Amino acid sequence: MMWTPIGSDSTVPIYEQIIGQVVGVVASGGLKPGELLPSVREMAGLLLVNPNTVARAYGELERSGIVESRRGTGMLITPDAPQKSAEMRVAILKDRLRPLLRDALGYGLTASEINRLIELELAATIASKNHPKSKPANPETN
Amino acid sequence: MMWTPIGSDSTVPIYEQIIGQVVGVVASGGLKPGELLPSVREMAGLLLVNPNTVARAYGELERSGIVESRRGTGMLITPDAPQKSAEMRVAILKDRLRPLLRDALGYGLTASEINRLIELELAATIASKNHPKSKPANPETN
DNA sequence: GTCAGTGTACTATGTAGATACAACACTAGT
DNA sequence: ACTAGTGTTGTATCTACATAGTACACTGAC
Repeated sequence: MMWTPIGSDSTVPIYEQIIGQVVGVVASGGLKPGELLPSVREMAGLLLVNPNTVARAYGELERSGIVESRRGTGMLITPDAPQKSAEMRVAILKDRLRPLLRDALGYGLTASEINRLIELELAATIASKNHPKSKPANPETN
Repeated sequence: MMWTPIGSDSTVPIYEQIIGQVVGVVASGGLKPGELLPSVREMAGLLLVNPNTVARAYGELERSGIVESRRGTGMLITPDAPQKSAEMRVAILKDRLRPLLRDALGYGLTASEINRLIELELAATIASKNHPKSKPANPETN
């Protein structure tokens, strides 16, 4: 659906991954100003994660001005959330990209080698996303 | 010099960063088979890190067959270390790249947007590496 | 043999992230 | 008023990572 469960193959803390997902959805128009984020407990169920972890992510999103907490109601998307989210998703990617590229250069690889490696991996990622193991319906969704 | 102190702006564990540095140096010919790695304590001093952390990294390098422990002597670079290191540095980068690219796609960015962002950031990284301190008009300040 | 320098091992401490469980404060609907 | 659902706060526990300090086993040079 709109939210994808947290994977364990990432070194990024879960609460940062949640922030990333919300930022991504808001930036791409999946949620608009005035709408509500899934509640802490509901989101925790969707992402298969502890409610406390979601609460921490929501807290940081509020401090970033993307969301406004309405006690007893939910987390409200602010008017300038789309703009801030668009900026933030680029900032997040850059922050994660920087040490990776620095290390890649430290490994003695050239810029063109690095770019080629990334393009290949990106293509592979897209491919695996479009062909996610054609399995018949899984009725074991408890 | 050959070894760069560990930075704190990375989510990657220090012992993995050390593995990465050794792999990079060996893969690019900075250390050849038959030579010795800096001792655990010496490397710890160079990287400003605890000797235990270096020992852990060395242990994993030994299990990877890149290095062979000579008790009382040091860590010896194995004959097939260059080949294994070259493979491993690509594997390491791919492992770090995969979740990043998956997230970038999840943010609603297109492949070309992602590639463009990466190329820009890579260029910026190279630039900042060649000009650690910006003195635009004075090319020979050293 | 001595000794400095190697790798190795162990215990203890501290921190960050995540989980589990419980409680409280508020709002909306009835 | 009651209740269900919301955000919020707190404590305890667990794990991985890193540090600190100590001790041991081995090698090579003297």
